[in-house]
Amino acid sequence: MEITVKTAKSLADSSRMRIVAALMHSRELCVCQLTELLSFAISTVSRHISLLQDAGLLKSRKEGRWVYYRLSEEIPSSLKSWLEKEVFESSRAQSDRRKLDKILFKDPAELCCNLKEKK
Amino acid sequence: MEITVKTAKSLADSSRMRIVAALMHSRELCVCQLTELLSFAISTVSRHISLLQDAGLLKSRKEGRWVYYRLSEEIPSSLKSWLEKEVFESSRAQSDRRKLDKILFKDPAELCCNLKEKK
DNA sequence: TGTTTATTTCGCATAATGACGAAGCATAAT
DNA sequence: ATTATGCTTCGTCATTATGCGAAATAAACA
Repeated sequence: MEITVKTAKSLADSSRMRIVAALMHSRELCVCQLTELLSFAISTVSRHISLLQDAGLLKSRKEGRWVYYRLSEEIPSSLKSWLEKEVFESSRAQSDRRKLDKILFKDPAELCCNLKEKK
Repeated sequence: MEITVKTAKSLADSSRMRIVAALMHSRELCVCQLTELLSFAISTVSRHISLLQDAGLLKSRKEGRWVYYRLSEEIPSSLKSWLEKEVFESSRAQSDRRKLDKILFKDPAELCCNLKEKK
C-alpha cells in the first residue's frame, strides 16, 4: 500500500502529471524538451523527473550528453488505462500535445542551447 | 487534468488510502469506525474524509446522528481496478481488514462512546 | 587538456499539508 | 428545553513539498 501511496504522490502535482501525459504522447523526451514544455527552471523539471522515476513510473536511457526519459513498461495496465483516459479528456493535455509537436519539430541541440540564452 | 491531479492528491496519503481500502472491504462505514481503524484524532479523520469526498471518491449518507461513507459509484473503473489490485496485494490493507472485522463486530454506538472515554 | 553542454544535486525561501484540541452544528435522547 | 452524541470546522504548529539559482557531474568537443 505504501508503494501505491508513493505512486499517487508522484502523480499529485500538475507538472509531473503533464510530464507523464507528454510521455504518453511522445514516447521519449529529454530533460530540455520537457523543460521547454513546462517553462520551469531545468533544476525543477529534473527534480520532478527523478521523483517520477523513483516511484517507478519513468525509465531513462543515456545517449551522449542527453538523457531520454520514457514511461516505464512496468506501470500496471489498470493505472495506465486510467491515466490515458483522463489525459485524453483533458484540454490542458491537448494544448500540451500541440506545444510538444512544435518542440519536437526543432532540433534538440538547438533547443537546449536556446534555453540558457533566454534567461 | 487538474481533476486527475486532485484525485491523485487525495490518494497521496497513507490514511486516505487506508480509508479507501477499508471502504472497498466494508462498503459503508461511519467516521467513528474509521477513526477506530486509523487511531488518529476524529477531526483528523474527518478532514481526510472530506478531502476524499471533495475529490469525488466518497459519497455520504446521513442516518440519525451518524454519517456513513462509501466509495462513489462514479469512480472510473480503471482507477478502481488499479486500487483494488494494489490493495489486494498489500499486507497493510490485509491487517486493516482483520482489524475492521473486529470493529464491525462491536455495536457502533458503543464504539463511538468509547472513543471519548479513552482519552 | 581544457571547455562547452546536458543534467543532477544542494541550500535556501516560501507554500502546502497533516495532526491536534477547542469550538461549533445538527440530531437524538432525557 | 436541556443535555448528550457524532461529526465538522477553525486556528495553530510542525513537517514536507516546491521553486529557484549556484555548484557539481559527466560526456562530447576543440
